[in-house]
Amino acid sequence: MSNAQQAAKAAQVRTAITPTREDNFPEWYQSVVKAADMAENSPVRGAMVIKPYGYGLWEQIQRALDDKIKDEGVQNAYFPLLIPLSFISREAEHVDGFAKECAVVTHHRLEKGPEGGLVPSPDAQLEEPLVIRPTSETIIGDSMAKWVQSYRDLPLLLNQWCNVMRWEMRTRLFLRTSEFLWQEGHNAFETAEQAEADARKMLDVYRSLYTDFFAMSPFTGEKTADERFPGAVHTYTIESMMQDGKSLQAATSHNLGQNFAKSCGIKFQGRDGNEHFAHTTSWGLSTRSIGGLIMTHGDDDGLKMPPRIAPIQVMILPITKNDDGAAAVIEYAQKIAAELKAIGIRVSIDLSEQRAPDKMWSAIKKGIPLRVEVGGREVEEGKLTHTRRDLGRDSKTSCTVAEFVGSVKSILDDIHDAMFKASHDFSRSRIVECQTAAQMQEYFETTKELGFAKVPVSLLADDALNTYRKENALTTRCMPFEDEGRMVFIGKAY
RNA sequence: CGGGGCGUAGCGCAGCCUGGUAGCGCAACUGCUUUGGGAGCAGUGGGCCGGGGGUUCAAAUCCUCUCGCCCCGACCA
Repeated sequence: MSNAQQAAKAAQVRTAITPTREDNFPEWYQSVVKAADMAENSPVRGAMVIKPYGYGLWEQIQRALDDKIKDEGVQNAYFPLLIPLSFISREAEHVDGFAKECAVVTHHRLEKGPEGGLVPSPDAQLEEPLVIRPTSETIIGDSMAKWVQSYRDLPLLLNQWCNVMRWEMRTRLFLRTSEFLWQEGHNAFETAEQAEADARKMLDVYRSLYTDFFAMSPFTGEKTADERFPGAVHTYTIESMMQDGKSLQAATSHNLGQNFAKSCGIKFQGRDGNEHFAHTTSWGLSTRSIGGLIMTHGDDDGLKMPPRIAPIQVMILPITKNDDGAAAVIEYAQKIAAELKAIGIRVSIDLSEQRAPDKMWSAIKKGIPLRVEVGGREVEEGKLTHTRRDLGRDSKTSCTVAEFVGSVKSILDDIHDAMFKASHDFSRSRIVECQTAAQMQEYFETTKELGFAKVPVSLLADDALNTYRKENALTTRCMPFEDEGRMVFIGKAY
């Protein structure tokens, strides 16, 4: 085949998403979110509407993570959205970190304005402004101070699922929105060692969530001082490499030492009879994780849902014609759905009036892990046809319903394993170890496949390297645990 | 908040330079034929051309202000 013919053939391959990842990764991302019907922009700048399919994914994430959190002995609770301004001011570094992105509530009543419409009533100004929580360390610390009297009250392990608000300059669906959903855990301990161990343990909970449910293979490590959470002693992070080679901070866990205990007054009478400040941790994972999932697993035909958190694991597509067979096909599909549901599979039937190919592409764009097609012939034979999203049409297989019901779980596991392996192999293939600043610079200037440079931590003292980093938006992502703090990843980030 | 780009039908775009009553593709709706990897024919509906103010007999088009979106930075999960 000539080059011209090859080009012509390539042009004929129609991808469901335009542009492709290679053509324009950021726009590809936006298109996938839209095509999969996950979320859209709202009338409120920087805030998003999460549509049912996107929220369904968040519910699966919540379920998986909530189970893991509770397995660690943490209890769920709920603290207020509004935080007194004075609380936020309590921890000095915390103030510096969050002050510039806080939304503030100053009034409690509206009235008719001079030009019609409603305005905040000047007579209804709050004595103390209230801050919409950017995070809840201070208000939870306030409660903890009341609840902790004795070392016997420790550890105190709390989590809340909620929304928070940070007034961001630049927002992107899921990856950064001014309001987002997350869980924030807040634990208090008697000793520094316990808090340190807890911060590390909760990070490992996130790591396992990503590997076991998201089919992602992120890096774990400690943040350098400049990337640390405001007010933390140590910040640990899940860094995941996206398909464009950029890093996404996918969850964090902080050892807050006694900083917040001191500013919030979390103190207790110890075994020695003396008064001590508690040692606290906080740890969070947000709807941003959904953006990471999309940029890790998506392809040019849309999303690929990891089976264990896919809101719909199996989509049944009845292939009906305009004849009397349609009712039988739908009934057959419903019977299969019931059998799958009985063994714990999240299954849905596409009963829309779309034509078969359109239903198929809709399922592909949404990343449904397994598609099942049933038509008239198969009703007769007691069979079905199934296709894996990750492998595409080549994986199309015909079998009996009984065979499928018996093997569907292992097929979903196979999909998970394949997706995990792809994510793992990709991210590891894009780590380049550099021993000098010159090597690192050479790497970033010549690579066509962006990734992380792994350099000795000692190089962070190199002024030239830091200038280069700053000029090129290269940040320290983490000091991976696997190198025991001797090395640091440097790369671009979301 | 800086630099760049863009706002015209649900989505994607043309028209703007050189003012003259709004167009294309897809989607939607109706009918018939179709239906296992993106169907065909025929017909129909849908737009304060992002918003305000100007210039003009006349503005999607020119001027001005504003709002929003996207990208690259700064800031951050």
